[in-house]
Amino acid sequence: MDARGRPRRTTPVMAQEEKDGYVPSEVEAKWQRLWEERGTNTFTREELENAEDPFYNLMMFPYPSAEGLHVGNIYAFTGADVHGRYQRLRGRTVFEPIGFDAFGIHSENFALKIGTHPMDLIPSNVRNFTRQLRRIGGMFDWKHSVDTTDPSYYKWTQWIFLQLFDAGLAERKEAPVNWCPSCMTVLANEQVIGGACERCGTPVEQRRIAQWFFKITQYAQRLLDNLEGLDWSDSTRKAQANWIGRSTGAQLHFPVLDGDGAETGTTIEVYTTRPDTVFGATYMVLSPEHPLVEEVTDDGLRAPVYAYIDAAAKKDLVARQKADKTKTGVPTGGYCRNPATGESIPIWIADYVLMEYGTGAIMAVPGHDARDFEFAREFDLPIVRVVAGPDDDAGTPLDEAYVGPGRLVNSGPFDGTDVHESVEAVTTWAAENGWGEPKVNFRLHDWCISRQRYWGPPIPVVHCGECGPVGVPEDELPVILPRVEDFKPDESGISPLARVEEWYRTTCPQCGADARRETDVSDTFLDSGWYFIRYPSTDFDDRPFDAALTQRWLPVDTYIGGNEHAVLHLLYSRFLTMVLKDLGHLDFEEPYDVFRAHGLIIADGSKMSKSKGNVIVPDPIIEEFGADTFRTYLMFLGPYEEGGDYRPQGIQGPFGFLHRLWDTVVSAGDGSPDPDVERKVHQTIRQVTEQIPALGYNTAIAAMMECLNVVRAGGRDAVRAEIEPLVIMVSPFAPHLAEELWQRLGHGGGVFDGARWPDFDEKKAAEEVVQIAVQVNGKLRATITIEKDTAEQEVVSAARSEENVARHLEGKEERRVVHVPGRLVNFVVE
RNA sequence: GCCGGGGUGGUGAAAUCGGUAAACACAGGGGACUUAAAAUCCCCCGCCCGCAGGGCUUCUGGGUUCGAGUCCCAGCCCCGGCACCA
Repeated sequence: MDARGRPRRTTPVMAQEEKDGYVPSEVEAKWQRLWEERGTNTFTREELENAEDPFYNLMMFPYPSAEGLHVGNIYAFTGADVHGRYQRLRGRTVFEPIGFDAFGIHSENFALKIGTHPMDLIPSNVRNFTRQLRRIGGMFDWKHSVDTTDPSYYKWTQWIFLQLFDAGLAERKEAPVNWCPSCMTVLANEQVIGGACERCGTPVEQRRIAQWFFKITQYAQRLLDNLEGLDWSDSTRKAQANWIGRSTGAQLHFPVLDGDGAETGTTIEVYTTRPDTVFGATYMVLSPEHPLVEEVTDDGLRAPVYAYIDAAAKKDLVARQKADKTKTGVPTGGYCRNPATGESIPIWIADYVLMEYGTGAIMAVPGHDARDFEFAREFDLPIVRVVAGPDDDAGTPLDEAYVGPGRLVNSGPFDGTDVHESVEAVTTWAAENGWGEPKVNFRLHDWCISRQRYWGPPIPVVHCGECGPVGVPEDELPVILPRVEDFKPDESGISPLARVEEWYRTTCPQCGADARRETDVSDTFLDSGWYFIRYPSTDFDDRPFDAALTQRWLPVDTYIGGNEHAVLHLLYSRFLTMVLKDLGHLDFEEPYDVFRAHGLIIADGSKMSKSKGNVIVPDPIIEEFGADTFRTYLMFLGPYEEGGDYRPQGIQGPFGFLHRLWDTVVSAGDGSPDPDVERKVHQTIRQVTEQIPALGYNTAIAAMMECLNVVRAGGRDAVRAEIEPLVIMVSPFAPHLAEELWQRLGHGGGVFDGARWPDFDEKKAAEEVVQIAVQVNGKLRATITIEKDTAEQEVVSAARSEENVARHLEGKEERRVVHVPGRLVNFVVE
């Protein structure tokens, strides 16, 4: 006998015990096989079409790297899968697809590095990912998977390009772009992190190349406005709002002056958020790329001006965009008039002014802008105070830019007015006098989708000498990416496809003349910008998405993914959805009703990533403990939306929990439940039912552990009625184990087909007695156990008669007694 | 600099509305059962003084309150994102 009075596992019964013991690998293999045979997780087209109460559970599809999934990836998918399985147990028809985001520079670079071809590399990576994803027991609909590199998928990616092209939302223009000299490609602004390449960390340079852009800026206001109504993680919405970067201010016109101080007729346009400080604008700065540089530059100063511009153009964006470097610049010798003061002010050129934002020119107000102040100090330009703080007057000298509140000074008719209030007044005044108007500006730039690389969908355009760029007709899609052995990019900045003459030589679809295909491929964010619309419709190869299916399944009910895509992917997919709606292809404009960002798995103090060298491979862990234990452990680590520290030893907790659950269930008998145990079970149902949909997985698991401890307390044997609800509740976390136990409990259908989420009975969950804390002056002096709903008087007198309480009350004057029913009694004494 | 999220035992973490801080686990210690180990079970486990009991404790300092991890003010530190954006 062991300490609980149960027969010990002695050698003679070992063989039999072993047969009934929990062997995760067997259970998991069995149920994965059965799910597949029964089609438990997959839908037919008809099932999708007729689904009742559909729930679209989406997770961010992975990029199939050669290394395989790491623990961080598994964490993301498991958390989303738990959510989907829970919804299914609540009776929803849950569609949970998965796919592969397999195009892109990452794969291409890896293929180059190991000397293979992406077309060979990707299928083997996909096979490995598929194996791993099956192994963790996700409820994935493998019949509706997508692979962005499959022509049957990118045919429709190209179709989407053509929709934008035809609608005038795709535009080819020569533009300064971020050029990564290591990856030898153009990067979107969003892929430049702190001035360096997102992938390889190499400082990015500027180049001017003709590129395709999607005009996402036309949608900036709508993308911003809609954020308001989305049920998304707050941090994600804030990040998007920041990225869109709306600001309000004014556009002001500064007349250029000739050598005699007369207006030339040209004006320099500036954008400012602080038109109220216009009286303090003591000089003007143009960005080096500004079109008026030539016109305003004095003949005598052309040499230094051009030298400065050349240097700026060569400088990479890191050096250029470092805020903390010393300001550089050069005077043009030209002047313009400050329209507020009427004074003539010098025009300078400096690279701290960016051509990409606003008008590419600023009015410099050194008194009240830190950057202008620094520049003015550097070049000895006049600094005028136009805002006085509470302790200042008009003459108080400035030793740094003053950006605080105050009233205007040295500002003509506006002297004495509050700065903030005068923004509007000054703008109105400027408008009345014809030198300005209110203006809204966005930081968001148009989306550059061109990539001078090989591993992506060819942009479906033909360049014709007569007709210009012409879209490839829809019935000629897809434009197949040819297999090219030499796909290494070179310094030319031209796509490798431009070396494949037999591929790019074609005829113009419009006039039939000799023409040339576009040799750039598109950005992977275009592939991933619409995959969720494709999933339900993968049974159709004659349309990108079926209207009826889309109507039934979209928008996505819940999208769970990493916050690293808070800005790019989520913004682009919102944009594409809006465009498709405007073009009449969709009847909704926001793709994801609910978005939740999961946290990060931290190993050795930082996020798990290959570059940090702290990647943990899941396969051996699953081998040793089983997928169910691993899933449960990951979800138990910490709050799902905050992530957690990965500590290998911690897996022992969930491992023991699942084993004890198994033992309890297989030895459970019939009979009526113990009332105390039943109460705990109902309390647990209530708790878990609240916590799972709120992604409080860690506390839901803790509640179940606690419940099992009560069920087994003192070594008692459980009865089935006590333990069945626990089997269902644990099933989103440990689906294989739950299926097996469910079957052993004698149920015919599987948990995910037959079982329904348990209901809790408020009456059965109610406690009859409560513990009341007794405090004297807020300090705990005793705890009393008393029947629930006892009258206040009785509670207080019971509290007062506690020995330890009485001692603290003795000889003191009672001022007040605070009674919080069911919680505490606090005696406030002298 | 700006915008988010944080700071609680040796560790991961709990704590509805302001109401018994540390649930649930890991690690550690002790014990039972074992020839032994594994497994299992029981007990202890924030710090200090201890017989009872008491004092202290949720980054720091103030405040509000009968009562603050939770609310308010000021500051420090960590993580993530953005950043010469006018």
